[in-house]
Amino acid sequence: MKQQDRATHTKESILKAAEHLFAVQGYEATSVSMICDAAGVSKGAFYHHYKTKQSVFLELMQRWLKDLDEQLVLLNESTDDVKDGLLSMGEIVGHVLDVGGPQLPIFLEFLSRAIRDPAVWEATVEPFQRYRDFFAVHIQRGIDEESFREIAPQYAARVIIALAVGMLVQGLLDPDGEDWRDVTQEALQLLLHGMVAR
Amino acid sequence: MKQQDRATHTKESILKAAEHLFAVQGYEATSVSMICDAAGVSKGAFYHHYKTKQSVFLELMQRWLKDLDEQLVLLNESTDDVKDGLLSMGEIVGHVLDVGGPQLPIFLEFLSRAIRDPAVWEATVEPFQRYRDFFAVHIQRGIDEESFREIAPQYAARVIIALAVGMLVQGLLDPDGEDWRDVTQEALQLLLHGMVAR
DNA sequence: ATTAACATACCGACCGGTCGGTATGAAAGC
DNA sequence: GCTTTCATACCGACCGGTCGGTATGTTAAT
Repeated sequence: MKQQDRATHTKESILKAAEHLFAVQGYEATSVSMICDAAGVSKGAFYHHYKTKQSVFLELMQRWLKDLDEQLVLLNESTDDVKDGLLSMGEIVGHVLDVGGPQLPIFLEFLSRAIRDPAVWEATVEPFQRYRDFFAVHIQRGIDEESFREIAPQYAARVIIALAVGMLVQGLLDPDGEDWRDVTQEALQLLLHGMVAR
Repeated sequence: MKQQDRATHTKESILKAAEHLFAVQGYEATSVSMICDAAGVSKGAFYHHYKTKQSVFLELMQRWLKDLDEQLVLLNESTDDVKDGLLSMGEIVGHVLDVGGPQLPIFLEFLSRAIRDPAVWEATVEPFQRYRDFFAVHIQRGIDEESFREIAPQYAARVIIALAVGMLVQGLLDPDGEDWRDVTQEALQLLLHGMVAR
């Protein structure tokens, strides 16, 4: 095998193993040795490709956020309708729940490290603000079109973000308790009902 | 000082120190020695009063949940109106944000340990279900009174919980970005608008 | 021959928890 | 009141083991 392919494969193994372990055990409770064992790779290989344990975590997070971004762009392009644009948040939550699956708890890990580690914080909050702006713009457009009541767009955007986060957390605590995609859609419908002009 | 008072004081010091450190550093990143140092207490004293580090965490969590419960009961007794009852969730979020203050990140710690530790999970989910039922009952009452549209009460209750959790998380990530009490109230108003009968 | 890609052996710091012993106040016998 | 007896509260050295990270050697593609 070519050298570069081998290297890529090794890095991928490390990332995969780290993602799984971070999710089921948490960042601090997961040791570098564990990651190496699970990835079938030596410690030398690990530290050859990654500077620190934290850098692996950061790369994992950036991938996760990148996937989120792509979903958002995709859904943004797929519709012009204001209401559908907002409902698309439900699809994103559904996507995260599906793709994340058993690795989903890593989302909590992202959060709890974001409030402690400035580097992680920056990487987390920036996309969050972008999502918020995305929805705020949509809502403002809805108000301009007079299909929405006069509500504060930035507030309403926060509400939608809160809904998504809250659904994710509940889905995390009780994965089989409900079809969280359904509940999220229902929630967005309810919100829309509250936002449309009478 | 009496023996028991001394003991109580020591336990309180440990809990206070542990709460602070768990919040700013996380559970795993906080060592027992750190807690002892911060509490001005020896390791012997620590293990005299608590069986393990985890048992301290559990007691902390139970206190937190107890406070939440009391808030809910208080607000439940203070009004008979269905709509006010739902808006009261905003007050609870506000209360948590106020009282929690700099210790608030421990909420994330509760969550991330709840999905990994069965003992913590049980202690967390049970109150969650109670809160959900609380709101579901309120909503059902609203439907019976015909002040609410025909919506699924258990779904709507999940929505309210999601909203609260999502607001807390956002408040955690960006404490000064917004008056989260305001945003939460606004969110609940929006939701109510979507729920009331036309 | 050079170098990227690994493996192995190893480091000092620190971990949660234990243990033998001491200080202190409460209860009991006188 | 005074002392003996005892349980509780507390101390800090210490344990085996693990941590993130490094230093050095080996293999194999270029």
